Amino acid sequence: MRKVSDSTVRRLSMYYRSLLEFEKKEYKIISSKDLAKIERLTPAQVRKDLSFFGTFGTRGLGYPVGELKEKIAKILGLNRSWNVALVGVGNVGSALVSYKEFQKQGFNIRLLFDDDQRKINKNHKGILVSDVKNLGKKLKENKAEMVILAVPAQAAQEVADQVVSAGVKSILNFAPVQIKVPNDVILRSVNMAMELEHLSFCLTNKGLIIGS
Amino acid sequence: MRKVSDSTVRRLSMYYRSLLEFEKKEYKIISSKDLAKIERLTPAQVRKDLSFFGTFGTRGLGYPVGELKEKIAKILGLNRSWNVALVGVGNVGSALVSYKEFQKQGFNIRLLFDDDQRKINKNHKGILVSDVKNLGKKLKENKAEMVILAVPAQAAQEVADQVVSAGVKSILNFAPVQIKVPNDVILRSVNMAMELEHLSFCLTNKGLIIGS
DNA sequence: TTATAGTTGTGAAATTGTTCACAAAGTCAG
DNA sequence: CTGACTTTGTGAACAATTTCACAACTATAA
Repeated sequence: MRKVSDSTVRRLSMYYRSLLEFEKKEYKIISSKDLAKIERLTPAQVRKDLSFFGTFGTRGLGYPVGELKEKIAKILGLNRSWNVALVGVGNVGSALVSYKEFQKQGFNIRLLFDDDQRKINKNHKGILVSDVKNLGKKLKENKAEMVILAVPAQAAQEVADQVVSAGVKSILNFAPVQIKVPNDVILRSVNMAMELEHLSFCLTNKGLIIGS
Repeated sequence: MRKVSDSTVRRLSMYYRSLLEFEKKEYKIISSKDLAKIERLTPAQVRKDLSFFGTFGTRGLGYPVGELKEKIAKILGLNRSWNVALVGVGNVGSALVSYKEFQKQGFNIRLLFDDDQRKINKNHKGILVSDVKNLGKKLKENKAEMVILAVPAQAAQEVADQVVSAGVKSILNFAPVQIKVPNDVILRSVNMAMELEHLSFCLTNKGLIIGS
């Protein structure tokens, strides 16, 4: 398999979501054109993306909705459940625990950690909050596969280091800071301020972008 | 000005954050090499990004920290404050209202909307929650410049349409759905499930990526 | 003043990602 | 079965982005 670009993976997620919709509407077959229109892409892009992983369609007809959905689920690793831990039960962390979309896709947040004594050993939305001091031990015991970091910026690197030491190979970071992990650990970051900054950049430089 | 890529804008945000740190540590001068190391980029990339907007450095020396920070702030539109409205005071919306990073960068959330009678006309973290029925009117009255959508997927497009009608030109969407807006409206989306899916993709396909 | 070391700014080259264009393969009506 | 039509899968062309490589410039030490 060739190297797959980040953009391709992101688009696969989009296709997956669209296919769920089409399935709900009882569509049986869908063309790359239809799929492209929804996502505002070109049909060629859709076909190219899918062709990285195999041939799923029928020439002259299109792609079978249910089957393609299953295939993409398998590619994305959504045909199973994942054992997820979350560190930092603050505003963001709390919102993520309740985020329905995660459960739906098989991302089960079963472990919560915080350093605030008022939260530790209490239930939070049905899950016991553990002391972050026991992070490494509990991650191993419970075989956590992914960790979501929702801690303040200044704590992020330290917590990440502990997560890495515990052998967890993937981290989703919500702290607005660049953290460092070894090459074999997958790290993705969501920085919400950065997104607003992008808006403010576009508003500020409107017209300049295209103009000479 | 040539077309600036999304990646460049994202990196400018990163540079800005790094520069704040360097300023705090009282660095006066910084080289593209230093900046690159922090962000795990190449020095050439840093210089190229900056050169889109002018020449900020001194050959043989580097970039003046404070001055470069100010210049980037201006480019990103962070040298002013923005009037932001948020629709959907649920888990995610609530977290965003409390998100300190936004205030710091001048993104002031001053208007909240919801459709839940139990929330309407109540204070939420110091801000009155308005009925989403009055969305358009209030956005205009208060000259909102950006709107954050933190509503359920099925409501997102309808709310977005109202926002567009009210003349707001930029939207940050947190609903896990692709929404459509006219070309002159800037839309960015944050899909948290998509990020976890990316992790699960990488874990699932580990080894396959590089292997033939 | 001159030599040395360091760093920017930027065309050119290399790489990566997207779109085009069309053969191959299928559908479907008659 | 045939012919008109549709859509996939993919190599090749094209476009965008990143990296390279080096001239131009600055600081500093002798």
